[in-house]
Amino acid sequence: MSFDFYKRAAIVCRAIPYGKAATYGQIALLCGRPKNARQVGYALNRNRLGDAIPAHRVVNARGILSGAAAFETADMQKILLENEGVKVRFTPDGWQVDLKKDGWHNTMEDALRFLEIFQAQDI
DNA sequence: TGCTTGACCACTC
DNA sequence: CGAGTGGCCAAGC
Repeated sequence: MSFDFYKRAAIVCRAIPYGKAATYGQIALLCGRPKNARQVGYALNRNRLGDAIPAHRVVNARGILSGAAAFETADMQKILLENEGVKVRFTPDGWQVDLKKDGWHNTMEDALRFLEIFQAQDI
């Protein structure tokens, strides 16, 4: 049995529904490593997960857009989210989405389903 | 090997 | 509540 955090993270990120936002910690949890939130950010920053990753749907635990330089322009992430119908508002800390409304709310079944997929693919 | 860094997070006053 | 603090863990030098 092996464990490839990046492959797992790529699968989870691609599963974030259109029009929803997920948090770094949430992705780490679904990957089976609850404490690896920082690594999720690291992976996205270096584009380590491959192509076709909806990185704009990933925000921090408070719903703040990291706005990191992986996007071509500073407000690219905000624009992509708004195009999907997600409301983004300005706060002193930065652009923020309402996780209560537009957050990706997982069930325990979701988590278990991902773990099955990882086990089946030995990643 | 050891030390620094980072698109993070939870807890405590 | 808000700021401060400490924990976390892989990468890269």
